[in-house]
Amino acid sequence: MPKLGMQPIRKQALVNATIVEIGRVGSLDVTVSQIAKRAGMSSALAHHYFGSKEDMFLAAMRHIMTLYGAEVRGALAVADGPDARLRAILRASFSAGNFRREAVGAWLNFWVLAQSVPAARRLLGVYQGRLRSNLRACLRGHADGPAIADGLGALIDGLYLREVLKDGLPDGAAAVATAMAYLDARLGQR
Amino acid sequence: MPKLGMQPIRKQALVNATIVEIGRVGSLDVTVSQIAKRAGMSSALAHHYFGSKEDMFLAAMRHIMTLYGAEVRGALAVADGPDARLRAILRASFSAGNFRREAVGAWLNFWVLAQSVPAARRLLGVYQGRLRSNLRACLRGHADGPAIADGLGALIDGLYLREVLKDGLPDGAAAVATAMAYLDARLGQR
DNA sequence: AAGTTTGTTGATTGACGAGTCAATAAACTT
DNA sequence: AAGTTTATTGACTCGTCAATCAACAAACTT
Repeated sequence: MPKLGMQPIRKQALVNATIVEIGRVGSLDVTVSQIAKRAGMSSALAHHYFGSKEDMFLAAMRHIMTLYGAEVRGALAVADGPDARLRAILRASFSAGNFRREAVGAWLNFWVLAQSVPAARRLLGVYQGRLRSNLRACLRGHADGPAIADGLGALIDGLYLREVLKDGLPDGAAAVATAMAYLDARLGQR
Repeated sequence: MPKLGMQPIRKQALVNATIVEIGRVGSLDVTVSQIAKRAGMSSALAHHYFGSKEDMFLAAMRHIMTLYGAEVRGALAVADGPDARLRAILRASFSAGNFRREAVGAWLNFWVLAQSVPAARRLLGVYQGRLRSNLRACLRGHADGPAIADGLGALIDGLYLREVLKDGLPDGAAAVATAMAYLDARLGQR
């Protein structure tokens, strides 16, 4: 009963399942069978569409980054002026979609993956570079622009990291507030 | 030719080897054999002294945290006044001993471990709690003390995180500078 | 109708690795 | 000297899992 054109559907299902399972287990020690099962298919089929487990991880990572990138771009499109743009990036970074448990857990694990898998490292480099240049662009007017941007980037990562271990629901609003406080302090001085 | 009293020596060697191997491989997917080999013994002996691989990880984590704690305490002992104490904590956090590749890589991986292993989570909770209360104590005079402390904690974690992916040598001085800039900005504002 | 492409899975392979065990030996104890 | 504790390892067990394969089926092509 094979419907044709399954490929993209299956792949998408696998990517979602990968993220969910990594978030659930809390590590990359997730079997292909687990992922496939959650995606409603056999492990053999998972291997059929993605060549290897690593490919699945990378596809999942790309997916998370794509969503995040789209959200940032959307927020930037309606923001006027460097200050508003800065705040738009922050709000997008901690939005409900990006700052949810699973996604944050996946980020942390992908960070680890990037230590040993060059393709993952490259991918993370692309993301970091984009965020960095976005932030710098917004802070171009400021003398300490680059330094402020670097600090903000690290702070965002740190807030993600802390989210993972906290128990209780994610609180994006609090994270945004912390980042904003940083920004206000550094922009306000002078 | 068994010398007696090997236990503490072997254990220490295993702890060190664990940290080095995790840093080298960049993940917790390190075999007991690899660790044992680096520590100059058989894997069976490693299992003899530590019951399981997980025990080894936890011992390694405790070791790192102990070193860090000692360094912070040492720096605090000679610091006078809340401001100096704050800066002492920062300097200790990014000192050559704590901010080296292996240690930072181990931190990242233990963070992941803490997601699934309760004992690791507890341990990390203890460390975070101590840092938090240290920072808050230094900032007691300030109205936004707790908020500033939380932001600083997240920033420190974020700087660690970023260190992992950067290529090139660790630059503790730059990290301290970034954290100091945050502090100066938030303390300077009214 | 015959052939090709796409979808799908149960069963199997092959490797790897945590943990155990039996055996050996040196050092202390009585 | 006999017995006990501590150190040490090679060999083995047992489970797990990524990846492959053979086989079947539905849908398009000619």
